[in-house]
Amino acid sequence: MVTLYDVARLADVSTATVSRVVHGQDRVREATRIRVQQAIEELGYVPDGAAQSLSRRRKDVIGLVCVERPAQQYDIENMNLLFYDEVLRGVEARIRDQEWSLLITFLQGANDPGFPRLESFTGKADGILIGEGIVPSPFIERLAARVPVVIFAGTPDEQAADVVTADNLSGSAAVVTHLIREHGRRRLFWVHGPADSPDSRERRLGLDHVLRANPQCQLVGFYQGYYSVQSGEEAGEALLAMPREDFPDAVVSANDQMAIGVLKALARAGVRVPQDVAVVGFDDIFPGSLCDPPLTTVHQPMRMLGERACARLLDRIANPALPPAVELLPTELVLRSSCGCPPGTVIRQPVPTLGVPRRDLAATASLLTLPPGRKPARRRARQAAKA
Amino acid sequence: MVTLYDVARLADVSTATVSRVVHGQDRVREATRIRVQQAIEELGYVPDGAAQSLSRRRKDVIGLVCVERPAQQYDIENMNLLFYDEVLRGVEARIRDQEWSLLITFLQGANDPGFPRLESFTGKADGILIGEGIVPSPFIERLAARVPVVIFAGTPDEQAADVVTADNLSGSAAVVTHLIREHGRRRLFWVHGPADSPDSRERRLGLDHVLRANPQCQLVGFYQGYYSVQSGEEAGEALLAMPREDFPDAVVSANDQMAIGVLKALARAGVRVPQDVAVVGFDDIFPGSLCDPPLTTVHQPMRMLGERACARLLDRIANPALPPAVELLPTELVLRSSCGCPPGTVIRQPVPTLGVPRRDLAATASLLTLPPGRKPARRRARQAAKA
DNA sequence: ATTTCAGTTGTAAACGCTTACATGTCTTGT
DNA sequence: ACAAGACATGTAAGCGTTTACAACTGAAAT
Repeated sequence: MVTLYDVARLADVSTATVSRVVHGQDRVREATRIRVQQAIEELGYVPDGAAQSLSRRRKDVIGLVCVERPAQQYDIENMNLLFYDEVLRGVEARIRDQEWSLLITFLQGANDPGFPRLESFTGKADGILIGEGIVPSPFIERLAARVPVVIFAGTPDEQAADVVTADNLSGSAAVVTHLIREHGRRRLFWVHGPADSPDSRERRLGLDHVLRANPQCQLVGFYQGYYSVQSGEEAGEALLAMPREDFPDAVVSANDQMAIGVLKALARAGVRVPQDVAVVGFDDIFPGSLCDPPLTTVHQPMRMLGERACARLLDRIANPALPPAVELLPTELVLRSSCGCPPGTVIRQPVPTLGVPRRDLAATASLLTLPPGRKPARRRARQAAKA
Repeated sequence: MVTLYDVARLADVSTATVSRVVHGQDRVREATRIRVQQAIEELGYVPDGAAQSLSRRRKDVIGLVCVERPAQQYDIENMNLLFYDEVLRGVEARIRDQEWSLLITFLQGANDPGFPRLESFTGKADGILIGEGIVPSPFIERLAARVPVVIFAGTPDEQAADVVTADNLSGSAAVVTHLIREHGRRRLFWVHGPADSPDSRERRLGLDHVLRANPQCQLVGFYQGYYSVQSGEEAGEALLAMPREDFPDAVVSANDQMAIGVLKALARAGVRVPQDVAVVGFDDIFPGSLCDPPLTTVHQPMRMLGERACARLLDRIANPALPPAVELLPTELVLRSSCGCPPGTVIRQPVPTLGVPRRDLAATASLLTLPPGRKPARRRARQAAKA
């Protein structure tokens, strides 16, 4: 390994001078600079990152923690993949011009044996970005005690760390309102994500909010999936098994993958979308624009999520005293034809922020409780219909 | 920041002892161990990664270099995204159980101003993984002089570094053979990727190989795109503009995205696939299974690419003396219906390795040369038809 | 009582870099 | 000719770990 000392010896200067040349900040006589530069070139010297980090008290590394939901099967369309990939890109875009780098680690779902691993992760970065609300709050606090932490796509009521998240509630409310107002849908079926997904919870809250404002409408059933296409198909089966009189005229899914699954199941059963039943998703992943009919959805600014979360983390690193804050990113309604809009429709509409005070929402908590564990879908659908 | 010294002081031992407790290797008396552990817990001590890296002469970091092709537009379906995401996952899977982490950097296409950035990147990892053959060879050599380098998805004839790549040639040959043998196609249209893509080149070589073995068949035209859906649509337009008598009965695309674009263009023009013309892609990205008709393609084991490349890098780090080698990963033929197979077909077939000696292929070089730059497609299609 | 040795713990020198401070060398003004 | 800066460079002390080696302890063997 070539070190600063080797260069210094060859150029016949001190290590301090070499360091100065490398960083080009302090003044060095032109002749010296050239001599050193030549030595560097000749030896192929590159500063050692670890030593630099140790010496400056700064690693110039931000850590990204992704949680990988256990894939039931080889499941390329798994939520996380698409989601984190976009976030990753946003983060990258934010640090591109700086000299920071990006360190990544994956956690295996909720009860990960790797939480300790996260601890040591804090020793390798100047700050960390954590996705979803899967890492339990007390643990986040432990981490946050060591390095700045920013949560992305978590619940907006985290306390120990900054949170950057899409305005899921408003987005969800917007698409449901569209279904009711523009297409006269009345009987809604909800497809929930994993129980521990704060995003799914928020989206459900949006739906409920609209429902309360439209007493003529009702929730006729729901199903809890795990964000994959496959579980969307299961939701579709569950829906198809409902008695005729309970049948919904619109399905609202907590994400696009499950909406696509529902579409598949309905197509197999010969149910027409959107004539017989409308289907809408959430996130705006690419395949949604390809399916038949093209999926109406809510665009979640995933890339921007990464960008903003990273920006905030950088701020926080620069100024650790800043009080933690929550940043809600606006969503967009993406109208295609699965909601009932005419074939060929492609309209994007900004979603206005719903100024719903959080306590108001808390009041609806009873409505939101999902049965623990996964029971047979049909029963649950019935239960919900009764409520 | 809590250091080893703080813990040592609190537990009233030396730093050496604390270090020993932290790593649990050397023997420490039980009583001491507990005392130290308590101090660690109390102070919330986490070892500093930079200091550790410096002291052991090992960072336990592998670096992943992705090149981001300039997106002509916001282009979520861009090749790189899907591709690198899968590779990333493979790499991650490989180092999951070790205590290594993953450092990522993106380069902006070919003539990146960031090659120097790559230099400093070598100072931050124990070894690096570089995608595609975009970083010029001499530069790779410079990097490889400092840290072990493994190229993934590059040309199989790199010399300075290990290469792990899919057997593009055999895969391409397999799908073309299928088109000819099973569906009687004779008149092929080729959609090339970016000029600097070694993968695209290899795939073209596979096509040519089959063509030479089947004199009754010919290449009636080609188009050079840049791996995106959009450029696939352009290829489709170019194809549609061809004179009737030159019209192909099959389109072979260097990747799935462009094949999807072709599908879109053909659908708009009312050309039936596969009746009027078959279309096949390469890579087996998820959206391909969703489109209409579902896309026949060649599965590139992207995840495994990452896994194997990483495994090899780890080997190389452990044993730098190893001579560089090339590892070709097998592909799979994925038969759906865009090739002419009946609707609903989903068959995966392993692709046998073509034992074509490389010098043989080199002989066909003239056939392969694409006009430099991007000329109007129609002209190029004509030129190719003449040849 | 002395030696021996295994088990435990401490000492201190790296690791490769940055940077405050000291020192040395030129101008330039007197 | 000399003092005063300005500029250029060198010295050496960190940064937080790891680890070879030394030193100590106490029990078993003599």
